[in-house]
Amino acid sequence: MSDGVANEVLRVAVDAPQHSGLGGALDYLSKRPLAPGTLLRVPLGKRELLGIVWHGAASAPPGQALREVGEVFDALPPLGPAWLALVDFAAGYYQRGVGELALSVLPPELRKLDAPGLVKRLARLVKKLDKAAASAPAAAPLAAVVRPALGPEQRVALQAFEAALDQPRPAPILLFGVTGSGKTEVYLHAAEQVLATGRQVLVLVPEINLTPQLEARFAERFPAHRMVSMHSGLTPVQRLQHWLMAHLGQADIVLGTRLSVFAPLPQLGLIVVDEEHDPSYKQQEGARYSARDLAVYRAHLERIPVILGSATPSLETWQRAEPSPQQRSQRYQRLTLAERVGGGALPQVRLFDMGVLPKVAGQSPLLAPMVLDSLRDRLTRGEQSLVFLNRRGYAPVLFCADCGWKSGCPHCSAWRVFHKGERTLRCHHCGFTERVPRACPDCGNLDIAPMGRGTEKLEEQLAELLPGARIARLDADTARGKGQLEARLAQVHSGEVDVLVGTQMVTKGHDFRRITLVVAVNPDSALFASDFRAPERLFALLMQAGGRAGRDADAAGRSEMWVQTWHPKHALYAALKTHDFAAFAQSQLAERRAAGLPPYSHLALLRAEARDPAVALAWLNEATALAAALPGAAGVTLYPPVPPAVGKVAGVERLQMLVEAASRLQLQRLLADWVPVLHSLRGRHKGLTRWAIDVDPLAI
DNA sequence: AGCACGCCGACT
DNA sequence: GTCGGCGTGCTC
Repeated sequence: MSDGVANEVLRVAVDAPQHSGLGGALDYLSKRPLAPGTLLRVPLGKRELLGIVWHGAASAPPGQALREVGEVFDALPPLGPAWLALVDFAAGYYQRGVGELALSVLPPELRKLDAPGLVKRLARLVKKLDKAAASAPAAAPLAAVVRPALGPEQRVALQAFEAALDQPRPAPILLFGVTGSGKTEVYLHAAEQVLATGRQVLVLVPEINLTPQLEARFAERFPAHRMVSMHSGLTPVQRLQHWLMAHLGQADIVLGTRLSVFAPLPQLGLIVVDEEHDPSYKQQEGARYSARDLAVYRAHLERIPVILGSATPSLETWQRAEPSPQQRSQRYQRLTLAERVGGGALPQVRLFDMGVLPKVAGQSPLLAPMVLDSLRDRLTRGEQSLVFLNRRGYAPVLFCADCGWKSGCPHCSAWRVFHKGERTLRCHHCGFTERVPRACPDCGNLDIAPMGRGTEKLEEQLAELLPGARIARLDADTARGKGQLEARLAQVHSGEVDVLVGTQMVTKGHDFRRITLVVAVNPDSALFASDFRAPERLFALLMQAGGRAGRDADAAGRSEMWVQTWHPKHALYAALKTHDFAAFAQSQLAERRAAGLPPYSHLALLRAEARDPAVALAWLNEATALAAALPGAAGVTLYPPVPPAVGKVAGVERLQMLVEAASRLQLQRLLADWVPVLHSLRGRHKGLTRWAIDVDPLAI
């Protein structure tokens, strides 16, 4: 067979960069037919790359001499048709090359292996699995697993899920449940049903930090099933092993961050997207995909249910779950969990109007007297408090009152933040750090002062205001080292901390039992941010922060959340006070509809970067002219280029332009014609560092 | 993106 | 003399 004639033409996806004009799969010759999804090595120029046999017809210009494929990784079953279809869709939708995307979601270690190497790895994996199976105690009897009884709402949700399982094409399910309402318990029961039929379950979580908790819950519930995690914190070899286990059907449960939406799962039966509103699901570089949206698409492809869980769903998801006569095919089924497990109540939300406080030396006090009293109450009762301020460092900027100098970053259009503890000025965008000057660098004035406050100062002032209290701070600065985050959280859990101060990091997912007070020190800035999604994020953040309090039913009655605000009448806070997400969503959606923003329109962002802003501008202007000439331009609006919130980062000027269409299809049509033209522009604009297209951008 | 080829300046 | 600077061009 080896001396046969290579006459089979194969399409192979390889990581040939898109701008090389080789965006699609490439054609090769093979002596034998190979199934789509087969991994192999192929020559490209002088290199040999990992490739995947793709589906579809040959694309090379006729008459082109085709090269022959190299080693075929026969030991590995081919990736399934649904996986190929998912990658095809994602590449098209987010305007990237199939090969580039396909290869970027495989474990990097795979590229380094040759066929015998892979065989060796597989043999080692099988040995390891056999050993684990032999040493494990005979599958724990199911009776030994504690399964808490479901509440009435959870039972209804589960019944709806079971009905969905019987559908030929189940609609996506929005599990809308307040914090502490037992969404996880519903995931577990749903997973149990699916696992019982021998199928696999994929669970997506927004962040690495949140995997251990959910992992523990699943491991405890399913001792007889094999679970693997997938996230960037794994070592390369672990990542390969877990990927192989998923692909070989050896792992029953895969739990991971956004990347795992591309895990090959031959027997996939259910996808769960926890905290579906979380912005972390959107990849922010390379192929800028939304793992949540792809999870929905994947479930549709595989005709399986997907559960999107959140206490504060994204407005896109919420809107699709609203009863409406139109767009039946897109509708989600909404299941609501309005009650907390164990009868716990949500904290009472109290707004404090900071406007009534007199200013001292031009500054408002950090904490309102009533808020301070609440903190002292908790201290005397031995309960814990969480104080949150979304700004790290000591002060966001240093200022000279004499000459007006401010601590700007020389490389970015941003201030350098004053970090008192380390005596530095540090730029949070490019990392540029200098020792704090003892005098104003412009005029020599010794009296340079911090303006505004961050968590570091908050911690310092709380220590003064609450003598004897044990205060801990949790933000990107204190959680930097390995294990630091875990160590601090453990301190809180064990009761060694009375007041936990931090950025939004403290609001996510951690199940603090003894917290009965949450304080949002200064959340107003998001109310008036230019980003149209800022209110949605703020609402989610505050709901989530409030959800940290009163998880212990005994203390739930006296748990409260204080919001210090200069705008106590704002509609967002009114909805927050009554924990009324539905009302908030309704008013936001009305605004979005009036303004023609998503989900009532579809957006893409074209970004350009150059050291000279004029270069980026010229490039975007030419891009605009090219788009206007395309047939797909009708009905699509191209807005003039503008700088993003932080225009210059690390010496590179950034500019972006918004592309808006009434329908997804219109937007996709234009992009499909436009992006190849943009690639062909390369070289014509000297000094353009890079450009990128972001479909469905999170922020504009 | 790699990795070539290609044509000009200071070094063992 | 050649080692190496990075401009430009190609890869099914």
